[in-house]
Amino acid sequence: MPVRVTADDVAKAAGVSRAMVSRAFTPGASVAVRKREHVLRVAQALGYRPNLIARGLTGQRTGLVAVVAGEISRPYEAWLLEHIVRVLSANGYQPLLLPAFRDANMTEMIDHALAYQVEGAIVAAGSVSRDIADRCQASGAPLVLIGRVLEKNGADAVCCDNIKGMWQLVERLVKQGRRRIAWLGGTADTFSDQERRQGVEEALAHYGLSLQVQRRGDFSLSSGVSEGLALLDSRLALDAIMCANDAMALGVVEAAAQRGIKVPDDVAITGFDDVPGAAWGRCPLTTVRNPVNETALEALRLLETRVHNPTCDNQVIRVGVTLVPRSSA
Amino acid sequence: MPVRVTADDVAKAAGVSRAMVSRAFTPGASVAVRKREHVLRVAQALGYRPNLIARGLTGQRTGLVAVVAGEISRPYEAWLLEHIVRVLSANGYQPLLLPAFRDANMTEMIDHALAYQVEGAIVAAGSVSRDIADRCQASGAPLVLIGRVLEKNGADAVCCDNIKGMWQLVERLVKQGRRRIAWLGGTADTFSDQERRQGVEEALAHYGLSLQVQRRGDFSLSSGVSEGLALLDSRLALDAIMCANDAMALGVVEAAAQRGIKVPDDVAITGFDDVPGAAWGRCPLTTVRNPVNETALEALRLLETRVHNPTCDNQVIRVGVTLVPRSSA
DNA sequence: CTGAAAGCGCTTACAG
DNA sequence: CTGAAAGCGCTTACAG
Repeated sequence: MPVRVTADDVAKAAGVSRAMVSRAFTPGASVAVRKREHVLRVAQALGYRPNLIARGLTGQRTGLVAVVAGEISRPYEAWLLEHIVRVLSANGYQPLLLPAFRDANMTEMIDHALAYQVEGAIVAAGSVSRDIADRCQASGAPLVLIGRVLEKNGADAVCCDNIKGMWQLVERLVKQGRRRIAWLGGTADTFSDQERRQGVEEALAHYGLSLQVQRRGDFSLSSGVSEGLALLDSRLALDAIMCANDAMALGVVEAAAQRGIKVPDDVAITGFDDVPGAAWGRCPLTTVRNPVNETALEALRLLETRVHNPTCDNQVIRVGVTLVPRSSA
Repeated sequence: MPVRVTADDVAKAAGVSRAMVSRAFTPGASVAVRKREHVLRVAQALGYRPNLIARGLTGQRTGLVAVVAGEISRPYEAWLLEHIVRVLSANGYQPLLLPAFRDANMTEMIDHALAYQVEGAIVAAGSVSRDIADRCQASGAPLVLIGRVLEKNGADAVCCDNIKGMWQLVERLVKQGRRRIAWLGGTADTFSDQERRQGVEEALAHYGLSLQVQRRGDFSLSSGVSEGLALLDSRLALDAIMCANDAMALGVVEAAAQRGIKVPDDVAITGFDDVPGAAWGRCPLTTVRNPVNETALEALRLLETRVHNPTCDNQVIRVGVTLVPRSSA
């Protein structure tokens, strides 16, 4: 039978009150230095650690932050998650990981996390409704979105500059003389898909061009292969294929190889995100860097800002992107 | 100011005692069916959900399970993590994610998780000492290791059959007539590196062969490239390079391409794990499938088994692997 | 600086 | 089946 040593045990052993033990473990509390040292020493000897669940009940901080992540096995989600978790841990928070699978009920998930008295929620997957934002607000837990924004001042968000990223890519392609450009979009109704396509169309229009054709994958590499094949076989004489993310671009590179089509000579291929794998493989990807570390830092900053000032207006932080020119375009 | 509605509020509104509302939310409790429905309805209307932190304090289940994961942005760790998290969530547990970076202090991390009264810990990264197992035991939280085992009955573990996997790969190479085989190991002192190398050496010895050369990377793709280049440039006339995991094998494939060396004609390359990306790219990898889903399921099973019987002997579950023959060997 | 007391929100014997 | 009471382990006013 495991014996849990409590503050009372330490108090008894150290010859002080239970409150004293609590104070010894509370950084700012007013305790005599020598006494604190003594209590801490006794606690150490007994193997005592404050029960964070009990502390959380007191209305104090629980230190818990809910993190809603998508399919973790995908490069971008994994990469982003790593940074979020790292930043949270480094700042004394414990990430409660909520996996958002396609059939996941976001409302149910958030409610569950809220029941754990999380101090906030960072949502980097799925679609967030007004309803969810309201629930979080009602519980006093700040909600921060990553890579998606809610209309009408619903929640704080941090999102990269999708539009500008696509402009930079289009600019490069146009300068290379590319004119017959195709678009391979990602999952429908996702914020990234919409903004990125919008960026492409705007930029093309600026040059008096428009897309030759559009197809849609699901952000996965394999969908990039199949849609890439379809595009390449379409006999549209495309000279560039722009993809909504790196994974699909990598798939299109694969498709081109299967058809014996040279990249970038015959067709240029562009991605988005600059995930760790983008520089490797058959053809290093020309893409746009999505600054995930900065994103994670900003997300935490927004979270903490709102804790201190729950009623200020919602902010949408746009983090900058940078063109990463490599071989594929 | 967010208002937290408590069981008392519901009790008052429903005209019952607080104990009654607690029972209404406790599946097996004896309550009049009609009354439970009524309480639940009132609770719903008020937006009440039991505070899980308070419930956890009662000595009840917290539902929390610590999950120690490695560098999440690496394919294998991400893939495994996804399955662990999925299995945990599907069974009513909340994963508390602890990131194990190279400089992470595992003992400190586990202690912290224990302070949250986790019901168990699944460790899939870093090296685990006896000390950590003892701490978990003292707290009554079962510890389950994945992909590593502790000597002398220290903790439950689930691990794939590294030895057999490597035998299968060696067998295939030998049948192809390969004789000049190199080994590219992973991070020193890791369980996977040791067992996999051992498997290779045993199997080669069985055929009267031995390794031509050994080098060591760090399980990353980029280390596969650099070590692969070194191996390929060594003029040892190698006809096969066996790698301790897929990421490094993918790097070696890349190195071969850079040198204009044909795979598998000039040199065969093998991996381990069969991560999602192994089938893609320049040269689909011949590898061994590490059954992560089964691994995650077994890990949870071990966890729950020990909760019910804390004192039974430790078990090490070996999950089976299967050869996945593709183009690279 | 320190201790006794009250309370965080829940669950679980204990009676009935 | 149901309620009043005690208690989970901690922190925080409240006195001193």
